[in-house]
Amino acid sequence: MTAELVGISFADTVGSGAYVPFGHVYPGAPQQLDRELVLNKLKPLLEDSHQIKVGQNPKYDMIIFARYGVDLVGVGYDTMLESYVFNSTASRHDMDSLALKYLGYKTLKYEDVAGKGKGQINFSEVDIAQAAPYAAEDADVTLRLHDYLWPKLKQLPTLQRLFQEIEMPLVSVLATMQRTGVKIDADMLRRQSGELGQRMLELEQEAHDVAGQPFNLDSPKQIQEILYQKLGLPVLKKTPKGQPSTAEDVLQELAEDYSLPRLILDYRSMSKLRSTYTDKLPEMINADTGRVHTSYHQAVAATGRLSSSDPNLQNIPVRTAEGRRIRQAFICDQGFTVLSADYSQIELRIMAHLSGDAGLQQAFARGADVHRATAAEVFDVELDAVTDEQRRNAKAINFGLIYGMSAFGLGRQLKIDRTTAQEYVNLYFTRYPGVKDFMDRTRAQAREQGFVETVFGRRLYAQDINASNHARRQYAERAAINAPMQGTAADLIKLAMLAVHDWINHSADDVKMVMQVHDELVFEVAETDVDSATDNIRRCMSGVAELSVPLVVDVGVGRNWDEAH
DNA sequence: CATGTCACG
DNA sequence: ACGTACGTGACATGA
Repeated sequence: MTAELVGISFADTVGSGAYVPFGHVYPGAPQQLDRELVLNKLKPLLEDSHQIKVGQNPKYDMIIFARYGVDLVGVGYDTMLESYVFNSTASRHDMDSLALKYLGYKTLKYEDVAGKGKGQINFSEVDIAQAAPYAAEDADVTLRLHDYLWPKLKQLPTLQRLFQEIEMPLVSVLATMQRTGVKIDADMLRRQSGELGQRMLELEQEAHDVAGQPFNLDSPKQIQEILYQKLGLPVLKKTPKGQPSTAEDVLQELAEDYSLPRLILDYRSMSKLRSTYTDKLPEMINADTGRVHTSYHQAVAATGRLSSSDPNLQNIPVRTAEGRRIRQAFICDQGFTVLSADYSQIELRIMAHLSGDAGLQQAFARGADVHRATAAEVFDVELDAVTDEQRRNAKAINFGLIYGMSAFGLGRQLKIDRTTAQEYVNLYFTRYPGVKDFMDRTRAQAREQGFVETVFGRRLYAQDINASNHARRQYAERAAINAPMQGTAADLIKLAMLAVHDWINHSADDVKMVMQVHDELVFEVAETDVDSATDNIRRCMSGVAELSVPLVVDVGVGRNWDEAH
C-alpha cells in the first residue's frame, strides 16, 4: 500500500523476458520513458479481460496497479496458487523455491541486486544494467513455471476446478479487501496503552517485592530462575528443550498455592495486549487512507485457510474484557455500521456431513444446541436435565474430535484421569457410530493414498502418516483427521466471499467487505441498508453449498467490531 | 535466529 | 516406551 512503481517486466514466450524501466533514480541514471506514457500505452492490454495473464502472486501487482489507476484484469493463472493447489503441504510457494524445485533453476536473488540488511538500497536505485536481467528473469521464470505446473494441474480435474473456480477468482477479492482496509480508533488504543503501562508498572513492583529482587518480567529465563531456583516452586512441566516451563497453564496451577505466578500471569496478559495490539495497531495506520491494511496469504496454511499478517487481523483479542476493548477500536466510517457474520459450529456441521452420522445430523436438522445434545447422549440424561458441567465436558469432546484427540489430551483438557476420559470417548462413539467410522476411514485413506480431501476435493497430503516413529505418525493421523473439516470450512468461506463480492459489485456499492477470520466475515455497511445487507450476506454465506446439514449464519451489527459480535 | 509464550479460529 | 488436540502470526529475549 506504499510501494512505488519502478518498472514493469514481461514475457510472452519462454526466453523472451523484457524489462521496461521508468522510475530508476541514481547518479548517472539514463533517461527513461515517462511513467504515465508507459501506463497509458499498456492500459488497454492490462485492462483487457480477454488478454489472459500469468503471474507469480499477482495480487501484489493488482494492488500496486490499482493505486496507479490501472485495473489489472484477465489474470488467469497465479503460479504460486498452481503450486499451492497442487500440493499445499510444500513448505514454500515463492518463485525462487518453485524455480529450484520444479525447473532445477537458481534464480537471481533480490539481495544480489539490492543488497541486504541496512545496506539494502531501493530497487529504484539499482543500476538498470543489473535491474533488467533480474526483473526480466522474474517474468520469464513465471512463464516457465506455468508451462510446467499447469499441465500437471490439468491432469487432476478436481484440483483444476478448485483452482479455477475458487482460488483464482478469490485473488481479486482479497486484493480489494486489502486495499479497502479497516478503520481503527487510534486515540482509544493509545489511551489503553497508557493504562496498561501504568498497571504493568504496579505489577512489576509487586512481583519484585515478592521475589525479593528485581528481574525482567518479559524474560521467561529470568522468571524460571526466580520461580524454580530462588523460590523453589515445584516444576510441573518442561519446555520442549527441557527447561522448566513458565507457560500459562503451569502458572495457573502454581497460582493456587503461591502469589508470584498470579502477578506474572496478569503482567503477561497486559504486556501481550500492549506490545502486540494497543502499541502497534496505531502505528500501522496508512498515512494516505487513514486505515489499517493487512495482507492475506492464500498459499501459507496447509489446510486451505487464509492467513493474515502485517498486522495479523485474525488474532485480535476477544476472550477477556480488556481484550475486547481492542475490538471496540475497530470502527467504521461516518454513516456506516459494522456488520459481522459468522458460520455457527461450522466444523462440527462438516463432521456431521462427512461422517453421515444420523444422530449428529438430526441434532443439527432440528436446530439443537449440539453440545447439549451430545451431553444428553453421552451421559444418558434428558436434554433439559443436562448440567453445566456435562455440557462443558461434551463441548470439550466435540472440539477434541475435530482435532483428532487422544484420551490423554481430553483428560488433560478436562482435568480428569485418562481412564475416565477414555470412557467418555467410548460412550461418544457408541452414540455416534458414524463419527467413529469416519475417523477410521479417514485414517485408512490417509495411510493408503497419502492424502485426505475436503468436500471440494482439495488435497491435503499426510506427511509422516507411515512414519516408523510412533509420535510422528500419531501427529500425522491427528492432522489428517482435522484437515478435511478445517479445509472444507476454508473452502466454504472462500466460496461465500466470492458470492458476497459478486453481490456487492452488482447491487450494493455501499457495502465493503473488510475482514475474514476463518469462519467470520466483517463488513462496513451504510446505515440505511443494514437490513437488506443482513439478508443478502446471510443468503450468500448459507447458500454456498448444499450439505446434509444446514449452514447457519449468525449476524450482528454495531458501532464497532465488539458490538457487532 | 531459536526459543518461549500467547493472541485468534 | 514413545508424548500428546488441529491450524496460524507476533512479540521479547538472548545467544
